[in-house]
Parts: sequence; structure tokens; C-alpha cells
Amino acid sequence: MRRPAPDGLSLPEKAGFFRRVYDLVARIPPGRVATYGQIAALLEHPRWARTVGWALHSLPEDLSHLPWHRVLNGQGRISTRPSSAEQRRRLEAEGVRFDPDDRVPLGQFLWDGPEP
DNA sequence: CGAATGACCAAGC
DNA sequence: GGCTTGGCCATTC
Repeated sequence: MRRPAPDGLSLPEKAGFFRRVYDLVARIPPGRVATYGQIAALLEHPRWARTVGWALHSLPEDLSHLPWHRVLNGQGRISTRPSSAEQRRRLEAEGVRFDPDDRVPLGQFLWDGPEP
């Protein structure tokens, strides 16, 4: 029997969180976007938005095919990082439009979450 | 082990 | 609407 970590989460659950992030991101349909906080909330860890960001930051090479570009911050902006230009290209290629202030209108493009 | 570092966020001004 | 502040949590130094 494994002893839970001090924060109440077993070590395998922590380790599996990254993988669950990847599984969920893989289900975001083309032309839609999700936010870091939304991903965290859907995985039942509402305060782990930063950890979702870290999971995508350290995305393994063999998972580079999954639609990481469909994840934006809560303001509908692309988070600051080197490949932000490519992220915007990929989104616009799917029909996602940006406002003049470089924000995606979440009211129009935000993903509803996985279909049951 | 404490301190610093992020692809974050909500609240306050 | 923008900018600052404090909190958040895994990872790294």
C-alpha cells in the first residue's frame, strides 16, 4: 500500500497529471481553444493552471503532434514564449481569429470541454 | 532543504 | 480597459 504524499495526492497521481493534461489537450477540436485554468479545472485540480503550463512546456518529443497550440491563457492571449508566432499561425489556419489587440475572443472560440 | 523559476489566475486599484 | 499584487504548485538550483 502506497502512503499518500503530504498534500494528499499519491505520487502516481502527480506523475499521471501530465499525461492526463496531454490526453485532454488531444481532444480539443480544431478551430477551438482552451485555457490553462480550464484544463486544470476539467482535471479536477482548479489551482494547477501553472502546472498545466509546465506540462506543455516540457511536452515530450513523441507527443509533439498533439494540438498544444490550442491552449491559451485566461485572457485569450498566447503566453510569452519563443514559438508564439507559430502558435498564432496554426490557430489562424484553423479559422481562429484574433482581435486587433492580439486576443482570441473566448466567448466565440472557447472549447466546451470533452463530450460525454 | 530553502529559494528561485515559470506556456497561470483572480482580485484590487 | 490596463497594471500590480499575492497566491498557486511542480520543477529546478
